Amino acid sequence: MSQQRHTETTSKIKQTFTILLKEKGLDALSVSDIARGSQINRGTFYLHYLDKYDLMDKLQEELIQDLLAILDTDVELSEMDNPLDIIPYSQILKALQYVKQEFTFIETLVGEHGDPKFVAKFKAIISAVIKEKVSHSSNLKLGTEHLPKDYADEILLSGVVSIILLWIRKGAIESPEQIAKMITQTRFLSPSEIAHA
Amino acid sequence: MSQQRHTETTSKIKQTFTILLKEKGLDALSVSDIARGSQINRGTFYLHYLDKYDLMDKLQEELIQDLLAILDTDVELSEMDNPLDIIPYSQILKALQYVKQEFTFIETLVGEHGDPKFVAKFKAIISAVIKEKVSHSSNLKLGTEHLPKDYADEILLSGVVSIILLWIRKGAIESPEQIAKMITQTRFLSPSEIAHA
DNA sequence: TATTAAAATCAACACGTTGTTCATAAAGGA
DNA sequence: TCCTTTATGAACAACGTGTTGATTTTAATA
Repeated sequence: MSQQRHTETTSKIKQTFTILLKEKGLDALSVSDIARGSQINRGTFYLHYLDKYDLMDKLQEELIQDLLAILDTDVELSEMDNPLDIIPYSQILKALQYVKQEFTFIETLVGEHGDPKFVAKFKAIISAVIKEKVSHSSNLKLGTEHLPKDYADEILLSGVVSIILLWIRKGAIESPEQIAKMITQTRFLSPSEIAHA
Repeated sequence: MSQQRHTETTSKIKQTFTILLKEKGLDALSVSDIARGSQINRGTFYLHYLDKYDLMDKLQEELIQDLLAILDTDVELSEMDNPLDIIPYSQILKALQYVKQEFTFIETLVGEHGDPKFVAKFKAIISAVIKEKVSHSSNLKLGTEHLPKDYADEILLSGVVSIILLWIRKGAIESPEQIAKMITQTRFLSPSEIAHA
């Protein structure tokens, strides 16, 4: 069927694109490269996408929508979740499992020749999940000083996201369960405690 | 003097490049754009740089070398420094003051159309400073689990770096002193404590 | 002031990529 | 079989690239 043929062409394009993106980055890669690598006519590419940026956008949008669908479901807390924690274990776990499922492309997006805009979107999604849970109380007294809310939010967020990004960049060696547990438990340790083991 | 003329040309190039980088990013910007914006002949650009990537490299290298010079000096701890802390207040302060001094270009490098490779280099420099101070003891017992050293290091690092990056991206409104103090003091709070003020 | 070397200009070059168009061919469902 | 969708192939003008060679400008210095 034509739908089948269509799918085959676009998935070949995605595959070639991922390889080229990983080895050269988006700037250095041309539509001609994609066409050559996919063994399709260059015109065929333009039948599906406006240009290489449009292709990148559409592939990322797939991931973003999937992640949103996974994380936006209102969770009734499962038995694993600690209601005091800022981020539900079960939701993080599901997100990590999805990352593993789409690993080839996500690893590339997060890697050296990847796209910081995707990382930013990913951060924003995690941020939304966290913010739902964080008490809406304003600033935190810090000795005689204030820790402004925007900085407090950023620190929280980066603690979670940096673990996930390191996991991906190392090749997702650990299981999603291990990482989810690590994230949950780390919430109760200060950097000073982490450093001076 | 000819040295003067040379400096004027390259600094005009840097200025135009910074503007274009901020508004389009490195991919979308051409050597022709730079030449037009700087009101120089395109050939003149190639008298100084191999291509736009070479220009980017050289501008970044300046910053990196300056930062290394600032941070590599072996500090005898100043009276402000707490010898127990993982990162010396006085060193961080000097780095932040330099960032403020070179703010226009650094803000661009760290911004939406900036270069993730620069952020990575910046992280690596901060990482080196931190690692000197962190106890070389291995893993940390975390309940019944271990927190692997690579993840512990990454969490420490991202806590510091994310504050600095947020500061830059917001336009460096706060003083370097405020940020340095924030970084130093935050080391003793867990994410959980930060969240539930 | 005249000389000289460095720095900048200008035009031209071949080349690759871009996005578009048009005519044609292949595929496969109705 | 017919018909629509999908893919092909060739050609197009436009633009950016990096390089060349001839020329002019600049400013230091002899």
